[in-house]
Amino acid sequence: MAKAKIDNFTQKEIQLSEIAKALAHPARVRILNILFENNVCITGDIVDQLPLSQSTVSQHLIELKKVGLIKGEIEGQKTCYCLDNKIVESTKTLLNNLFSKICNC
Amino acid sequence: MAKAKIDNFTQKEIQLSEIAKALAHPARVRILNILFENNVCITGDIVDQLPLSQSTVSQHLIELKKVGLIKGEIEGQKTCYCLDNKIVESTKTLLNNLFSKICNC
DNA sequence: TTAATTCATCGTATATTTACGATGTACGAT
DNA sequence: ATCGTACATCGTAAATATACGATGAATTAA
Repeated sequence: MAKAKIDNFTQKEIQLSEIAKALAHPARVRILNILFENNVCITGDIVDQLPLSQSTVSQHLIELKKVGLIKGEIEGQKTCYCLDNKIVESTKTLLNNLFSKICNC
Repeated sequence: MAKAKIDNFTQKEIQLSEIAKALAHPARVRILNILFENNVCITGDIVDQLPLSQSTVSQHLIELKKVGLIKGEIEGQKTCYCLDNKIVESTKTLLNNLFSKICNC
């Protein structure tokens, strides 16, 4: 069984692990960075900045969308991606909750 | 090919994605939380607080150790785990570098 | 010395992830 | 209506991750 025994974990643990999983690939880290810097990007521009095929990048975009970190909007034949600031903020909070516990150093 | 084409990404992208991967499972999130709260724990105590078998928990501990977030020290027949504050700090920095870019909201 | 404890590691089954080419779908241009 | 562009989705192969029981190694207890 490769599936985590999700039932036995708290919602917060699952939530954080899912966000982390979304960040757990350098391509997705780069995509987020691109969006942080550009605010909005069409798929093609993102593909151009990654060493991966169009279909693979598309998959990564979908994974980021699945956890809510980004959202895509179809505009004609293109798709515009941007960060979802609300989720980005709550992600920051989740991460801070975990890592701020050690501020005694 | 399931392996990321690691050569084509920057060291920072890879580093962040590896840390994120370490957080990408609720069991490992819980382990970190346990260590944040207890400072030091032997394996058995950690196993008791997780809904997984001893061998599986051991695997998760090793993964956390691999990225440096925790370190283990053998004491007699037990192993004491604790956070590695240096890596925890640099992780916080990495995450802040990514997420602080959006402070305009 | 023998037995029990503690924990890592091995072997293995299954699920998931990653990647790409090919195909499908929708829009815009001609 | 036809063609090109942009992008998602499908099919598929191979690598990784997850999980557990069984086993091994080291330490402590009897």
